[in-house]
Amino acid sequence: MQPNQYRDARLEKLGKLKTLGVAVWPRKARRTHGLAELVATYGDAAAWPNEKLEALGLSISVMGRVLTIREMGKSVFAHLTENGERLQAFFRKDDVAEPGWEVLKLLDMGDFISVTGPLMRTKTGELSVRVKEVQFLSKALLPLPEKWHGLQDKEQRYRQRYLDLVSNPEVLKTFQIRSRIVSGIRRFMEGEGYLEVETPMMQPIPGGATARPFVTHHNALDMPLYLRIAPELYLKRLIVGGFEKVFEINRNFRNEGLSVRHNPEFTMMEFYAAGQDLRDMMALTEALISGLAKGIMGAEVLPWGDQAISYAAPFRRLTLKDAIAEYGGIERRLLEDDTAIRTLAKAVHIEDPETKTPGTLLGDLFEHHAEKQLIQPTFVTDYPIELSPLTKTLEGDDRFVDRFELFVGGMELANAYSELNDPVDQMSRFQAQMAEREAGNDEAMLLDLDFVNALEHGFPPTGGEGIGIDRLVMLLTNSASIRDVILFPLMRPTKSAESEEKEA
RNA sequence: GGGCCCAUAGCUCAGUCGGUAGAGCAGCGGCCUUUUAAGCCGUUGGUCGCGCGUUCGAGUCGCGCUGGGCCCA
Repeated sequence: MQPNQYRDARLEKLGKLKTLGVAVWPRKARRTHGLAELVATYGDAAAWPNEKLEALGLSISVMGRVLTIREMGKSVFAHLTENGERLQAFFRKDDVAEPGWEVLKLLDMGDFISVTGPLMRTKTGELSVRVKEVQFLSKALLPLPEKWHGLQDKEQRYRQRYLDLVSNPEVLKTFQIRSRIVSGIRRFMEGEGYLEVETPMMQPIPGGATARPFVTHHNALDMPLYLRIAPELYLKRLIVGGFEKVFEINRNFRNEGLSVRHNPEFTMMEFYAAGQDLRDMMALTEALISGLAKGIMGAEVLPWGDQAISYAAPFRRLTLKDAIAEYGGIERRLLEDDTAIRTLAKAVHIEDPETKTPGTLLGDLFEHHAEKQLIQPTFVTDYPIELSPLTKTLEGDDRFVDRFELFVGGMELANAYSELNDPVDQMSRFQAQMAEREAGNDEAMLLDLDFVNALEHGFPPTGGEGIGIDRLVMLLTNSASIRDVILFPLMRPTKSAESEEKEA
């Protein structure tokens, strides 16, 4: 810790507090009420004028972090904050019991205190505690960021999220909402009869998605292990085992780049329901998301940048080819012709247009022409089989599969299948993936023989889906970057942090 | 991987044409017993991200590096 004038001044005050006999670091706060509770109960100025508050004869104790101090000779005003709420404390020299007044002079912004006294309303109408006693709870040795502008520097906000949370109230609010969204999802899924389960985060064969994994090593077994890229193959094993409906909310890890929509570890909910298909997944997704919008954000139409998104069910349905045609301004019949597809791919500089299959190119064309423009919730269906090795084919067309991806705000938010349950078909799909891998695609899926073996013991028709929780929170809270909804996003360590690590 | 932009006091930010490093908040010392970014008087605080270069002289110009942001692939 580098000494500076702020830290030195506060250390000196800490010494003076101890000289005064103040217990600066007590074990427990004196507290009769939560700060937010007081504001909620007595905050209404019309219902609780000063006379009525005084008539209560109440003496409350409330704790909080000191956010502002306004000193006026023999009286002092301070705002305390707790849990995103703030409450004013009013100190008068004549009111405060000894050694409260001396203690007050040693108070800094950022300190934690508890104040005791009656509730009152000042002449400007603000709910306040008329302080009779002050209890010191914690001395802050370092100053908080600027009180008016907060902490603006993005790097410092992500690296020192605690300062971001203290000084930017809307950031705390976003993460409180995130928490309510996640618990809302759990309540909804449980209401639908789903059981929450936990499957391996460390897997010997990383499966269930196409992505590069993180690798680690288990010493005792002397074997490589992979952080999971998806829980899919394990959750399906549970359906084989007899669970009817399961869900899991947890982290996936993908060893890929960072962007406003990508963090190497991110939170996904996956769920599977025996006996169901893609249509059931759509209905559940609409009910879940529109319910969260209404229940937690209070409206079905929510702002997204300078636009608005309506989460009212039903969401739009669009086939992959229709989406390319509509948003790319491309004649629909061209998408039925393999040569035309290749030409269209070349026209927009898609990589390797000669070697890729038409289905893969359709996927690329969709990404290029349509994805970013799908702002309103849209289920895109009928994906090429090459892109979907774990999905049942469409009835009557085995080049395409019964899958949807849900796009909102130009982002992929969810991905769902009528799950492939034919073990022979599944095995040949894996073989196609292995051929892809041989050809140099290191994101192609790895063969998981035990998974195929599980299917061979009987896997019922099943609907399955994954929903990206971070992106859902971004959408509902109108956050432009995934880093604004992940408390501690991945950052490259600073030079000094690295060298300290080595010294330790 | 490519392109563009940013880095100045604890924080938020200025800094003109290359010529002594600035403001507000915060801090410190005063005044003030109902303030609201309180006010008033005084005042401390700088490795201008790091390095090299150009120049009589670099926060400012050039090159490289580090960290971050945005866009594209």
